[in-house]
Amino acid sequence: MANIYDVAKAAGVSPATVSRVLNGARVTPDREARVRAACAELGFKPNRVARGLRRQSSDVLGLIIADIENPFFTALARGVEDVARTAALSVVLCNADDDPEKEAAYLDVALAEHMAGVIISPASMTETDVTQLIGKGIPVVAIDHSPESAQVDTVASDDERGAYAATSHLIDEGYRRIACITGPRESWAAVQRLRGFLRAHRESDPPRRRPAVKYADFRVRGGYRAMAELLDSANPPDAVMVTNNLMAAGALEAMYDRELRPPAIGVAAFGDAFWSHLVRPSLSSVHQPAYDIGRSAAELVLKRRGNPDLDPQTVVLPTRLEIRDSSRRPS
Amino acid sequence: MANIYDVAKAAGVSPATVSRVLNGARVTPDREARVRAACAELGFKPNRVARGLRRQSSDVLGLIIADIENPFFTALARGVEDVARTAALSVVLCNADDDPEKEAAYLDVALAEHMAGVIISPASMTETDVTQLIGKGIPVVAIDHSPESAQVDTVASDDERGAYAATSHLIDEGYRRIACITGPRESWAAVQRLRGFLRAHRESDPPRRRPAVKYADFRVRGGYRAMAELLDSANPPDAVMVTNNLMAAGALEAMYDRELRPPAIGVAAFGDAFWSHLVRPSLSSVHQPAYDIGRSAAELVLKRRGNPDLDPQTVVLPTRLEIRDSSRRPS
DNA sequence: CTGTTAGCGCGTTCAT
DNA sequence: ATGAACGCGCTAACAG
Repeated sequence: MANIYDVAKAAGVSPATVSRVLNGARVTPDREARVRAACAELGFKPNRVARGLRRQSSDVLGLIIADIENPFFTALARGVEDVARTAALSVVLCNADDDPEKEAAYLDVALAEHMAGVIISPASMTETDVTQLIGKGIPVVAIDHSPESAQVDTVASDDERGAYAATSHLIDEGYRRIACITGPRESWAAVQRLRGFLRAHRESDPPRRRPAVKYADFRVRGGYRAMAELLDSANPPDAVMVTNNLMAAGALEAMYDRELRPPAIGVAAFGDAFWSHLVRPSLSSVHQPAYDIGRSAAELVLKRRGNPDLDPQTVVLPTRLEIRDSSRRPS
Repeated sequence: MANIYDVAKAAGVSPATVSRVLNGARVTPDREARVRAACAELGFKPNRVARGLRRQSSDVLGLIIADIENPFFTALARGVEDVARTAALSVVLCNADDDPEKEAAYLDVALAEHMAGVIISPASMTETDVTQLIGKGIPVVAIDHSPESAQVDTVASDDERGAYAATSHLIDEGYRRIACITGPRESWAAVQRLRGFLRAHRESDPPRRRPAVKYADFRVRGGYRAMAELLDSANPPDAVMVTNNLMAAGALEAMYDRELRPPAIGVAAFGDAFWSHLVRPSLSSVHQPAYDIGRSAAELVLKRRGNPDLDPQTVVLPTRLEIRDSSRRPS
């Protein structure tokens, strides 16, 4: 492939002038035309690696997510992309798979490639280390919660309140033994949603104590297993609050396998699922603005790219309880 | 961040020796130990951009997909990742969003970064241009079908037969006016599945003619609209074969909105959905080995990386009809 | 406004 | 087995 010297020669100018044309610096119209003609002639495309080496920056935005099969993250990715495009940034997705090791590998890539910014849903509060990125001036935005290694811009949904609302709703419907199936202990989101669940119990009238809690993995299989254990236990729940939509699918499956269906056992889930009103009965859930979270995160990257040492800020987006049939107790 | 000269100085050797240690060339054990110590001491990580510039290659594998919200592609991505990891390659996902322009932008990135390989689900048979990648010796593997611009390794599922099987099954169940909701005309997969649908009609006994065909966009909303139009038409179908799972969700929704439910109107879909046995009645579908398609594609990249000018090969993986309740006509 | 020059950090000759 | 020197392709600094 042609390089910048070939173009310079063909256009009868210096390489610096070609570079200026490429980067929009001021050049005489005449020379500019000759350069552009030569570029087209030779099919020249600037080499991004060389440019990156020289400029110590690139125009790709890294998005490191915990689970590519989780619709929350894919919706979020669309939000990121739509904003990134307005700034001519490409977005590359990296699937860390909830594995701090894989995550570290991708953080290395981001660092080494001097990415324009990194949006990350930390696999772990404690292990995720973004200090090197920060040190290099690469904007980092966290989803849900800033890792402990450094205070960074954060975008989250109001998980605690959402979970509180869903649980209170189950309580209001008259369910008495409400269990919670939540995500990994390392996940901030899982912890927040569990907190909302517990607060709803404490603040109910009369206060309720010691609801059953199962920790799972935010995936379909994990939700299935957790629900199966609950249902097969000595004192099974009469309702369940599941802290994400994939686990909710698994939980429903476990119920179906035992010929149980909501709302005999009440079910409310956290997060959106396009199939929530296809199942019968339809699934009550807490809407979570995944797309907007992505947009906000990308906007924060862009903002910080302009002025590097702004104070880290946190954006919290509201959730909304959507009551459908799986949580309406028949009277 | 420390560079190779800093390490060399700290270890009392030349930068070349450091480079050799990093790349596994033969070095005296004594010197090697000093270099490794210095690396650890300084927290040195080789700069991938500089390395890429010099080596004209990188260790990231690009995966360019048509729609990140489509579970088929996310399952495929996991297959790619699992194989790539065995060769110490990182995988970055790029969402072309069915847009040839975005796709071209990502192909440019892949080219410029000298990616180790590119796996692409072409947005268009005609517009997708991979010749530059090929020219640079970058292995390219296509999903579903090779773009016209160059003959490359291809991995696909046996879509035509899968669609044939699903349609024949509907015919056998006694449905008489079976419609097809398929994807964009530019999509090879959509075309193949439609072909299988049509062949099943031709080869039925007696042969059937002129079944209704709707072209949509492989997304939930598109499936909804297509089904709504079919149902509201003068001569609505009594069954429908939907060529992917997202559109199937939309189609079911359109039916529910009209108080219609399978199997009064039979439904069979192409592709897997973890919610297929959560909906009532459960959804019959053609299993498509998305994960294995990803694995095969990644394996082809690795194979071609070894020996560049192998003849392009095509791998076709079988599909399998899974009959559930949405297509079993009540007698 | 333009051209010359140096260097981003590494891998790789070519000598030794 | 090792080190010195060069160049991958580009852009920033300087001089004109």
